[in-house]
Amino acid sequence: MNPTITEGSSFLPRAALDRFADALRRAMSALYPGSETSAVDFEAPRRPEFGDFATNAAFALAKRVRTAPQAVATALLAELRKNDAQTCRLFSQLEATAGFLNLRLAPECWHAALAGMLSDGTQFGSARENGSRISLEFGSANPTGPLVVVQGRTTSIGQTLADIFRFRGYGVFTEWIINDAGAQMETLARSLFARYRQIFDSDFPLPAESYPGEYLIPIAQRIESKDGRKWVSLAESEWLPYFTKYGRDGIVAEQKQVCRRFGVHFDLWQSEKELHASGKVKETVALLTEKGLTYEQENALYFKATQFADDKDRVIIRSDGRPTYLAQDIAYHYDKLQRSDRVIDILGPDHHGYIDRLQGIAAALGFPDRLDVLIAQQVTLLHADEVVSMSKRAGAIIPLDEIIDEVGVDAARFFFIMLAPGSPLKFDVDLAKEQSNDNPVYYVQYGHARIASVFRNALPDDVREAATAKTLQNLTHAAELALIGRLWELPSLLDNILAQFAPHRLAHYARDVASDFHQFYSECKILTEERDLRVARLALCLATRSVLATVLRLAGVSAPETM
RNA sequence: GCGCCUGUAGCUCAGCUGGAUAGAGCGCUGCCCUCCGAAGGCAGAGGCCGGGGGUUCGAAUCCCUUCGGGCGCGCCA
Repeated sequence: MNPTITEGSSFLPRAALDRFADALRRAMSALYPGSETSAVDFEAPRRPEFGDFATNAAFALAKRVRTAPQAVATALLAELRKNDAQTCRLFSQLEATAGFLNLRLAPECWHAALAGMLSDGTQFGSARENGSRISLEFGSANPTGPLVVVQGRTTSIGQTLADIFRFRGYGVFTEWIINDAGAQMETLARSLFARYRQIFDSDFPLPAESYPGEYLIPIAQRIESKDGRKWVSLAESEWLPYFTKYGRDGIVAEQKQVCRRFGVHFDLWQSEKELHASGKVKETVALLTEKGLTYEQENALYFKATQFADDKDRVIIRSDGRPTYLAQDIAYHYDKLQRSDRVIDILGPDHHGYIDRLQGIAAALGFPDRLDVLIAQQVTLLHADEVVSMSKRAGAIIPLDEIIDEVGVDAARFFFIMLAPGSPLKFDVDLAKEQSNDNPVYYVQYGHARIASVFRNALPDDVREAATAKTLQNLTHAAELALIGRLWELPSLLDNILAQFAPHRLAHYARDVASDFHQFYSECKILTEERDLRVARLALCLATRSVLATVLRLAGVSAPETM
């Protein structure tokens, strides 16, 4: 073996690629002076026989030097082989095909990568704290009814992003805003009062404007069992504050309960009403006025949103003096922007038109690049291949709680992040609750359970030794190297998910890891007679189990030992 | 009318900053358990990437246009 490449870290895939990039730039400089400044990027080739990585550096050059890409690629590779033979030994395959330079890492590099994963243990894929503070708001709902499917989606996406941010070293603060101000709260109170009266008089009508869902009945019953008929004959002005608060608190408590059950946690449940009471709304409005970003018209105060790419100016104080929802949101975002390096809002599909306004707010407050707004598209429920329609106004709602009852937390969390947030989601309830191989959740969990089973069958001494395996060079099978390569992707995948708000890639990656493992499992007998090979394969299982456990945890799904 | 999202295999969807013969799961047709968990593996059929233009060495991806689906355009929250 070549002495220059036996020194530990230069074996690692990243180091090998960096060395190749340097060597390639030297070759470019020698053959086509001046061209070495262009970046050398690596991508995953389309087909496995092309190797582990490919670079398209020759394409950009081809245009410059008016030569066919394939000829450029061939020339570069010949030059590189001539002058950088050491670097070439880090690769078991180096080819110029169709203009691409295709690379396959030497097995030693993958062994070094695996050794690194084993020493990282369950921390593999994490990153050190980077000091950056992120505020993540998601789920937020009106406290007028139970959480429904779309909140299942926004909370699943938000919680998974939050957990990945944290795993990658960010300081994360998650928040939920309770929209407990405004006329809707009186509607809630009147609806609740009607439900209360119905306990004594079943003919008592719901008000014209109401939340007709039956979810208010148990709350009304609690009032009745506490206070009896106390409120029946009182005037509205007497009971309204009580029923508002009782209804609001009862529903928020239920929403918190569902979140807890769903594995979703918020560091702050921010009440809109409190925001007003604290004076922050007034202060922020004053600040905007100081900056000359407001004007009065017909007794109302407008925010000059059009100066910040919104399509019209927006009222923040109504002509009767009451602040609008936007005024509250400006104050809330000002607060978040000041205490965070980045602010992310994950909103439902009915908030499209609100993005420009929020971005305008951030810019007006002096933080033009700190806010990201992510929209999760709508969710439709499928039952027996039929769309289940829902309407909150008609009272025909299916609470998130019921869906969790039916399919379980694991399947629900996985299904909700499985699609790109921008794609409308058809949630197939029957598929999600099916405990079969049709269900992608079980496929991944099965991979984890299968590994656990292997460890139950293995000799304890072997397992101990696997954690610091010295025999990794025995891993030479294509399925083994492919699996290591897949595991190795984890850190960069997580950063990619964060950079592009693409949590669905976590679900797809989980499936890919499981798939590569199952293939390895069926092609390579783990508990073989040869001890060194056996220990090396157990080491690979150890790393795979760790990655599956990490990915499932980040997705909010359990990683079972048996199923 | 304006704005945002969306249209890829029979179905549900991937396709990251434009890159090689467009991928996966389900479904369909075969095959593989004397062997660590078959909730698994292997192979096959199935696509003018909604239509039409353009940009360039190269487009599912970028631009324009057109058609279909969803959602927004309040002194509601």
